[in-house]
Amino acid sequence: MIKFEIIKKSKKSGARLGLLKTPNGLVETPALVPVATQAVVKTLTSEEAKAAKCQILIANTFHLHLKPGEKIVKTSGGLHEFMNWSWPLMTDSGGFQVFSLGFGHDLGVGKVMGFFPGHKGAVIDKNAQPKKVRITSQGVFFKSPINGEELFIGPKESIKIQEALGADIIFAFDECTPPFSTYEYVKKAVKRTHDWAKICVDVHGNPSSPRLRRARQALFGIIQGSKFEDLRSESAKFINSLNFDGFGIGGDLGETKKDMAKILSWITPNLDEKKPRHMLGIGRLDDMENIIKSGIDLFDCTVPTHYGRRGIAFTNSGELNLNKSVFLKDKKPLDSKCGCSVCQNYKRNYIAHLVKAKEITAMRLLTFHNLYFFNTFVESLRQKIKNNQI
RNA sequence: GCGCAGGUGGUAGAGUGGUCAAUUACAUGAGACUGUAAAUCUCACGCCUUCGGGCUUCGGGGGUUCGAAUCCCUCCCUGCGCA
Repeated sequence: MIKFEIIKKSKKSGARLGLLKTPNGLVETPALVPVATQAVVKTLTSEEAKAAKCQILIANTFHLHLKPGEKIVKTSGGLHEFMNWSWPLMTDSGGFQVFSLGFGHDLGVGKVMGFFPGHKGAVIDKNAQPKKVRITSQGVFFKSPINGEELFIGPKESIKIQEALGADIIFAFDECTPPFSTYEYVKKAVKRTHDWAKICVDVHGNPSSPRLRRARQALFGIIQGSKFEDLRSESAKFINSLNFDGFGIGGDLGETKKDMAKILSWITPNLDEKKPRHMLGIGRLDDMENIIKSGIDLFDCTVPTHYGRRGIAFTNSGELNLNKSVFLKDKKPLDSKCGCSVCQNYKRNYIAHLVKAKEITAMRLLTFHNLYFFNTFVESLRQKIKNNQI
């Protein structure tokens, strides 16, 4: 079972310094949870992910259910053994795929709306359904992106799959609500998410009378409600009332960073402060301090790995796009202040060459550096909490 | 020297009388990406623009035609073959 200990609470903000104990080791929080959708941090080995200071990874229920299937993982000794990662692991429930393969795919948008002038007219109203996904009160009918085959995942299915996968922390099955949703749509979706949350708790076991599975795997409930104050706070209260071990905060978060902070302020006061809070899918460098100040302990984000594969390096002096020809003549390391092995051993000119030559190693070096850089950045934020700076 | 084939925008390479400022690819430049159907996608790419359009281009020069990258003449250059 996990244990979450809060070491220090900031006096300046809602930030918390914590220690999350899992059956597979400790996580110092706040912490970034790098994304390993298919049981791998794309391009890296598990040892490399560890060397890049990753403390905990998050894999995906939907993707692993399709390939290779949870039975293979289970008979291989579970996710940790399967991927040779003997540290903490989470699995996401598949709830994000309800959105990303549904309305996200239809509209060509992510869950962070920002400003999409081209989609200004898009409205997802009460009875809307995505084209390739059918959402019902029981669960969701997906079409496999691999072969088009229909598959059903509801709360029970998601939990069963996650139990077979065997991560330390699993998430309740939810519906990630898309941007452009009307209040009516979100209200309906939140109701579904809440009904499913109850089923997830029932299926996985209650901590007060834990089933064996629950004793090993913590279950986090997910709060939805989009940008609507009453729905967010209602969702927080409801999820808090169920016997979860921690919380996930999901869905879209308005249009600006201010919106995000405001939305978090509607949620966190309603949550048991002893339990860890995970912000789902948020973690750009300029988001981290804000969400940590809002009382977030864990957050996962694809940006360091995804952008790395696109040729982008994050540095103390901003982003570098190694696709640009200027870097072919640049003999500096990616970041002269970075202590990672890539910055110790390689220069921008070489990495830019590998990027332009489409060599796999380019993606490996950038992924490694970005993860190390992000993890070091979070480390510095933990230090700031310690030093009463935030 | 003769014969044949060619010379098109940064490169490769389409186009063979009007719909061509010229298909396409690559290169180049800009932008996007936040619980990963993502080593992807979008845009620009002769010059100028009050974004309506205007101007100069397809080896050089000349010609035919209402109109030429496309046809004719000539010159220059490249490749292959024969001397």
